[in-house]
Amino acid sequence: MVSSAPPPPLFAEHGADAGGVCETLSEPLSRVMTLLGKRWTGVVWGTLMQGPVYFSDLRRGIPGINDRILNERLVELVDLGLATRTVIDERPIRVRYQLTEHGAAIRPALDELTRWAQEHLQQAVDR
Amino acid sequence: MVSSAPPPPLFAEHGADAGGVCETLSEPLSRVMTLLGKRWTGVVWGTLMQGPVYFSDLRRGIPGINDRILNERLVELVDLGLATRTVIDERPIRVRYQLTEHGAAIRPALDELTRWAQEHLQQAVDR
DNA sequence: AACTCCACTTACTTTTTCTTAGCGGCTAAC
DNA sequence: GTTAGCCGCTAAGAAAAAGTAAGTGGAGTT
Repeated sequence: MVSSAPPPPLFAEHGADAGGVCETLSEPLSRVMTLLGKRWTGVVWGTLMQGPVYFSDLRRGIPGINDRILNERLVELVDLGLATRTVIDERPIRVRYQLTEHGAAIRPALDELTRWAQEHLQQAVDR
Repeated sequence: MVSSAPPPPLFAEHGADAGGVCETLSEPLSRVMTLLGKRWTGVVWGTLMQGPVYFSDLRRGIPGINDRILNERLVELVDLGLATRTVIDERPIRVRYQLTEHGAAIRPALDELTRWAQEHLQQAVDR
């Protein structure tokens, strides 16, 4: 079933301060943007969408990232409850990262972002 | 009409190197993430969705941002062809920023991000 | 014995962002 | 008529974030 819930407002509904010339972004959108506004967060998140992966696989699957930042971003996602971290006690030891239900639910947004990029980003840059 | 185009793949289709343990994000998604991965880009972009606005209005409508970065992000959006910059020759002088068709087309993605944040981010953080 | 792998961690450099101040040219308030 | 403010920036320096390189330890591989 294709959802047809009404699109949520992008901007904050304001009360007595109405009449301002520029609306402020809604709280929720503002918070996601702050999240995605950190370098690599979106790429790591998107890469985790393919299912559970090990740290070293992520490192290889994300060209340009380095250990320190990858680890930092993973800790942040885990702290937000968007991913889980599982230590696999084999030799050599491995750590598996996996999105939670909350983290995985971002997929429709990633789909839309991908669609947009395909249709509009290339043109914008190649222009 | 509600589009029902098939969702684009999140990951790169790979050729001979198949069998890798971790897929790389698709080029388009990777590029948007690099864009949004700069602090404030998403917030400025989202704020521009409400229509043409002046520089000073943007500054007031985006709590926490400062002149220098706001200007930097606007220049970037203009350079990418996602927004236009128009000098209004009144006193005091004003500059109007406005999304292009390419820039405005991001809306469905912002809607999905907002929806996700409403349903999953609050819980994740308040947990 | 020397080397690799794994998931980090530490120490250091470079880049990005933030803060503060100021520009010129105009208007509005006291 | 001096002071203060608004406008869209910009320069300079401080702070924060990200990038780089090397190291950890224990076990496996050559």
